[in-house]
Amino acid sequence: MPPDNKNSMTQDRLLKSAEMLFAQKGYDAVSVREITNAAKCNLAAVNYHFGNKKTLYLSVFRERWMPRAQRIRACFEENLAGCGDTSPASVIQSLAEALIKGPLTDKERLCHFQLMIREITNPTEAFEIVTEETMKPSFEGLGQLLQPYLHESIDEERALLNILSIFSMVLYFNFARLPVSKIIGHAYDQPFKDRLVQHIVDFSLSGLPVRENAK
Amino acid sequence: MPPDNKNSMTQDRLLKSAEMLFAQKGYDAVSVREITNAAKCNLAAVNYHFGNKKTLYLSVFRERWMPRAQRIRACFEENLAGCGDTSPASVIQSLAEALIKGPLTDKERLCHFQLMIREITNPTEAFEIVTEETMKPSFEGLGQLLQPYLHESIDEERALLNILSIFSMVLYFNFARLPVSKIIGHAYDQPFKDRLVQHIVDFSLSGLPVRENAK
DNA sequence: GTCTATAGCAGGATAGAC
DNA sequence: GTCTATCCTGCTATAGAC
Repeated sequence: MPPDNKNSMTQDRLLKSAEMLFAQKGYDAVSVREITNAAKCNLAAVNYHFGNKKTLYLSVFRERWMPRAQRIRACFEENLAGCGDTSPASVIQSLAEALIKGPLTDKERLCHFQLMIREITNPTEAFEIVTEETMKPSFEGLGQLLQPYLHESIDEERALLNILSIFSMVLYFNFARLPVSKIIGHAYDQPFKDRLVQHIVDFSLSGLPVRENAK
Repeated sequence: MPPDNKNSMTQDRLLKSAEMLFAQKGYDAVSVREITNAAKCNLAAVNYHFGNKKTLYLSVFRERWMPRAQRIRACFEENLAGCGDTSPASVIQSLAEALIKGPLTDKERLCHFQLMIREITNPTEAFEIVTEETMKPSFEGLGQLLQPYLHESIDEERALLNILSIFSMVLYFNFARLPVSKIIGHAYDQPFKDRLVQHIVDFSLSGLPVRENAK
């Protein structure tokens, strides 16, 4: 691991290229050659700047994934502040918008959630970053926001299951774009994403839109 | 691709081992050597019986994944028939039970959903099997079952989004066991799975358990 | 810091004995 | 059908010039 006392544009290009490729294809399917070609630098650069491939992968999470998770969180807090209250409707609306429309470009968001899914299915050291430093604190914060509005009979586990359920939808509609597009019959354009946010908010607050007399 | 006119126990062992390993680690992280060791047969067996590694992977979906998807579907239909009606509550209960408690052992179910996630994140030819032959027909069937009970204003896209949302929860709670366990603080034992089914049914029918006066 | 060249190894696939 | 032995390609990682 070298000192970083010089021009490190190469490091940045490597991190960017590595992130995209790891997100798209997964750790094992990406070769160091592929990454250095995409970053327009030499094969040896990965080992010089990061030691080895595994550490490069970890650095992607530390240097690029984490900051983005924080941007999403900040956006959620801004959204919520803009609502003026912390009712479940405001919380969920703010959350869904931060995650689905949010501060990220479409490409960034896809990349972000793909990396997350890959860590869940193939956990490495980065898994701790994803769960302990990001998901767990977020979910506990959400739990505390919603708790006062939930039925008294709802214990902590059930409160968390509710939040996990909302999160599962957001995650799914991000990473499963391909099958979702196939099933609904069109692409993820902007109007669809607006309808998606609305759907997630509605579904989270009321479940299926069942007629009163048919429940 | 050889004729299958002889003893093909080796083929079966290969399919079983390959399935488990592909599910656990993903296509690229598994070597043919690893598979043949697990199947207690020779390295050359994969090429003899399946031609190459890729075809073995596809065969796993055709010979093992598809039949299991059909068993789940059959279980859903039995469950629903046992309910005596096709109300949303019955449909969702039958679906959640078929998917989460269902006809599969725990190991099989984990394997099944892991393979599914892997095809969604790294689509190959098997993706068609998963979407066109399994997900799409199932979701359209569910849409038709629920349609009569939904508000008249709900169009086909919104009906499908509702079903996709239910599915997203089931999928998530299966493949994301690790982070879910971390967050709720205990393992996936039988009583928890019962509570999980109940939660998914409740959430799908009514959304968040919010007090009437706090909505 | 960046490059070329190459060591050293693991992968998929095949040929040919049995 | 199953095995051993082997080919060859592609990988990560390193040594050393610039």
